[in-house]
Amino acid sequence: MSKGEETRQFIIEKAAPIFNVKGIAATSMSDIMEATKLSKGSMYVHFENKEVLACAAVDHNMKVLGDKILMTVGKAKTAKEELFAYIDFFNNPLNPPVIGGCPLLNFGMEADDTNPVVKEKVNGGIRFTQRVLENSINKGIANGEFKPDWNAAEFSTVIFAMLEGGNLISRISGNNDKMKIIVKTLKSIIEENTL
Amino acid sequence: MSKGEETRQFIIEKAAPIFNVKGIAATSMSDIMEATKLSKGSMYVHFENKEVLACAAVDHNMKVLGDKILMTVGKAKTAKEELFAYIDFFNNPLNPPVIGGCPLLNFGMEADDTNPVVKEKVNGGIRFTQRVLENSINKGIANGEFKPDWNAAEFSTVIFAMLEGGNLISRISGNNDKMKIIVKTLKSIIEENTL
Amino acid sequence: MSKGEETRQFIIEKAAPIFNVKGIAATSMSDIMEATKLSKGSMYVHFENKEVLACAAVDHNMKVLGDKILMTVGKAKTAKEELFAYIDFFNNPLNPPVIGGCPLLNFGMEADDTNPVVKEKVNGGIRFTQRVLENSINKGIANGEFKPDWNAAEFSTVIFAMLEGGNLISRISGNNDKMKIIVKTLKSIIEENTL
Amino acid sequence: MSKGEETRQFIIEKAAPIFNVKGIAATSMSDIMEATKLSKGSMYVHFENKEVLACAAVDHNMKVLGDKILMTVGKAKTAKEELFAYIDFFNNPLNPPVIGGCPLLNFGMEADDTNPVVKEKVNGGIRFTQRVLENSINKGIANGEFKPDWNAAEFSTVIFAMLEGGNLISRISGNNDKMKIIVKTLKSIIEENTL
DNA sequence: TATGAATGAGCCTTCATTCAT
DNA sequence: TATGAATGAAGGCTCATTCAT
Repeated sequence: MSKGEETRQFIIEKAAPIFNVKGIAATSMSDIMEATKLSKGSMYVHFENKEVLACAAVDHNMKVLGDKILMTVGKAKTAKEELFAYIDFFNNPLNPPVIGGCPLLNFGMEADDTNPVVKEKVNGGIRFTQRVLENSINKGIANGEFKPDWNAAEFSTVIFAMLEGGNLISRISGNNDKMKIIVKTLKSIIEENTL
Repeated sequence: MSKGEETRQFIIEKAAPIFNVKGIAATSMSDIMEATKLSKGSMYVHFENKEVLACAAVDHNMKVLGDKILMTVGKAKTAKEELFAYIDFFNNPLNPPVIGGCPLLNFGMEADDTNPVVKEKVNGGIRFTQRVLENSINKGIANGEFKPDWNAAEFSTVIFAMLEGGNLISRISGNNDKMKIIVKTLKSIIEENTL
Repeated sequence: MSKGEETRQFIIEKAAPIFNVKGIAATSMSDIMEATKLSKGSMYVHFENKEVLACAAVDHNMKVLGDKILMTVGKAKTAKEELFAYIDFFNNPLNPPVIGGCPLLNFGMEADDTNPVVKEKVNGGIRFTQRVLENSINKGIANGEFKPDWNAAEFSTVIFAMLEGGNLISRISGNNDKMKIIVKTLKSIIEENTL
Repeated sequence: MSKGEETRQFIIEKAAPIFNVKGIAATSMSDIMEATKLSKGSMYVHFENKEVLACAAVDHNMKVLGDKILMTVGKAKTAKEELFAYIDFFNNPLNPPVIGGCPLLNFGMEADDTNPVVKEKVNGGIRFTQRVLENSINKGIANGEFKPDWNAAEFSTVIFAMLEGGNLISRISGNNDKMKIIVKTLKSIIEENTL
């Protein structure tokens, strides 16, 4: 990795959590400057403008999240364990796997009406996540863990939606009680579909 | 209502959708000026500063949403109809009941890490919404529509979370397919608990 | 004149000579700030952006020049005196009637390849100036001062071009010798066409 | 020519038309970088700073112009043909012999009040050009082509000034009509002084 | 109450320039 | 010689806010 590429990566890593916490609009280039201890001009050596940097930060946050999901799910042995691992992974939004909380929710809600580029990135992230779940369910159906008529596409949507909704409630209420209900509910549905 | 109060209300009504669409940080006082055709000074006659106006806009958006929910649910005759009405009310996030989409999601995600005042307002909105659902379920249990052992508190959380999650998916993907799955799933759970 | 209009005019008057001396590109909003002792924000209350202010400054410089020309020419009694007055008016480019020298030359040369709006303004100024000369010649022909077959359109172009060219030489060489030659030449052509 | 000298020359050739078109102030080192496809550092290996590069560009533009003039005039056989060749050379400012138009006019007007170094360079260019004309006239007088009492110094100034003035008019108006008048006028004066 | 002129801090960005490699 | 990363001052401009009228 060249010096330039290294610095670029360094900036992204410092910037990503800031964007995820404050939002794109509320994050200034000066915030990034301060976090990186680099000069203002230096930011523009590596990123054409704030929008490009913000996009890189969005990508980074989603990649970190995606990698952690894959790693977590990857450790599971059975399909059911995979689903449980995924659900437990999002278990505690007050201490989230990515600083600032789920970037899909954060950037999605900021970008939906105003930033088509970021919106499309988030769209990719959502589809990826649901595909992970769908794969686990289909795998469980194929290997006889789950009922064969379980609708993988539909339930992956249900898991994703409920966890994101629970995310919202927990982060806003400042406690995890509702998230526990959601986790319990999802797990019981999974049990119902387990043979 | 005095002239001043009238103007204040007028500003709020013009400002609310702008804040809900663009977010608080990305909305400038000039945006509101333009929308109201009022002078810059006039804004500060009625609102101490941007934060106060933003809070009023958050309140307004949530009140509009709450009123529409109550009106929609109020038209239903049975408890089940109430739940169905609520679900159908959030049926199409691409053409949402409030311009800019669900303010709980929008302001919640912007404020969770940065704005305790707005965060607490959203918290109130979330609790209100879930209480509406809980009331319907409890009413249905009381009048024999629903199974007596149905957990109202838990299922109201499930409905709310799934609809908000579906909201995210639909608005970002730009189509409603996943929302339809969620609606179907929720209604089938309700049917299962209907006597 | 409203307070705002007054300030706007004040800014233009302070800005005009700066733009004419330094050129549009080399003049910064800070330069104007300093000259007016106004705040940076104040400039943008009265002018949308630098381009708009620059255009107003171009207009102002040309208007000042045009008014002085008309006043000077207006004092003359005969057509010949008018032409002589015009020529003498541009007599000394080292101490020009407008600070920074002829704005037609200054802004024309800066704008010709890069700024169509200013270019068109300068075009208007050039046409105006030549029309003044043409009118004087035609008046002299009509009243029998000048030979009837003198081509007014052509000679007004010749006067204008030679004076602008002389302007260039004088300002760059830092002395007026060549301008004197031009003045002498022009006057002798006029004499030749005087009856 | 060493590698270094070669690169230096290459940069000058790419930079010269840019400076002549946009002006010195409005041309950035990045513009030159882009045009040469060289690195930013490379510019500073060959030129101490922007001012030095700009000066080299001014010199280059004037040299190209001067060489073309000499070549054009050199092809003529008689003194009158030389003068005519010179005039025709500047015939069409809309398609000028040097990209961006006459550098004497361009840089002269930008530098007169702000850049003594460039101003002096332009001064040299103006004197050179007039000397070329003066030489032709004197040659014609000496060989009996022109009237012996024709004032070479004065008429060379007249030609130069009128052509530069015509240059301004043509480039700003976007058409050549006025330049034709000037060419016609100059040639008829020459004819009048031809024996 | 309403206006809009005025402010200055702060925004994103570009600039000319330096320097280690 | 050539590179391109790094710098910080300065660029144009927007911001939230104040205040005299």
